[in-house]
Amino acid sequence: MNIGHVADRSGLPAKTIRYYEDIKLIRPARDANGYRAFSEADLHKLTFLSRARALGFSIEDCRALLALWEDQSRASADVKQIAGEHLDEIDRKIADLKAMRDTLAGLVRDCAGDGRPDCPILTGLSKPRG
Amino acid sequence: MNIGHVADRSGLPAKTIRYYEDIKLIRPARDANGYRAFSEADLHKLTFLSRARALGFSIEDCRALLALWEDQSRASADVKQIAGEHLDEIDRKIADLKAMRDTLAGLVRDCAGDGRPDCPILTGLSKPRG
DNA sequence: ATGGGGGTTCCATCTACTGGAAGGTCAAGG
DNA sequence: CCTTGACCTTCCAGTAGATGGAACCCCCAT
Repeated sequence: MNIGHVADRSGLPAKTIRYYEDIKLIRPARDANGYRAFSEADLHKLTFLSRARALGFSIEDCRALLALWEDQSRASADVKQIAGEHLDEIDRKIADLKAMRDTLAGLVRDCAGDGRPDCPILTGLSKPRG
Repeated sequence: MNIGHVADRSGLPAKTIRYYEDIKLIRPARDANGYRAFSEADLHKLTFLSRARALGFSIEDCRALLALWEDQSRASADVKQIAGEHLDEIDRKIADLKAMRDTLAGLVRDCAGDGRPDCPILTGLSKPRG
């Protein structure tokens, strides 16, 4: 399989796939003409990367997960731990964003949004330690 | 005021303040010895930047908001529009993270998390278009 | 042979900082 | 007067995770 094909099938742009090879997440073989020759296993990994990245796992998380994936003797507990930590992190991010959202929504709500220059958004944002 | 002082008062690291000068968000005066001399207005702007960044506004959003702030004749509607767009973006991010969270939570829940190698997290992530 | 749609490499750019080296300035203490 | 240490300065490099573009190669159909 050439890069365009695995790009379509994995959902990752070709550029990104080359980048993933560059940082050694994948090591596709090469044809005689220099083209990358992707195996089914490569495609699986790329699909995995596409989904894991979409779920917010960092590249280094993905590297660890791929290593576990390739390790026949790994324990599912190891995988569950990484995923669990990431889940906690997502929960923290959601909580942070919600707090952000509420603060901002309050400012927007209080702003007249008309032609006058007074704006609680700007004054609210410049208050120290609000 | 020297940079350390405004750093303490605005909550931004000195490094970040120098960076903000570099990208022309602020233009502090200079003392004879070359030290940056911050005015109260500079401090207000930095405090604004600190809070706006914490609320997830991009640097370019901040630049636009600062320009509006300095513009005596701006309409609050202009400010409200920027803030409103950002609010929508935050809502989208929260929704994305929640979807992520639910998918990941499902995988984590289904994983035995013991010494056996079977792990629904890994198999789940490698399924195409799941 | 030529045109188009692949593929290849390498280098630059993006966001928003952060770290570190090398050195100038200033106030206090001996 | 000298040193110490906290502060300040500039500049250069690096981070994550790609992405854009230039310049070039390869292969197939017309």
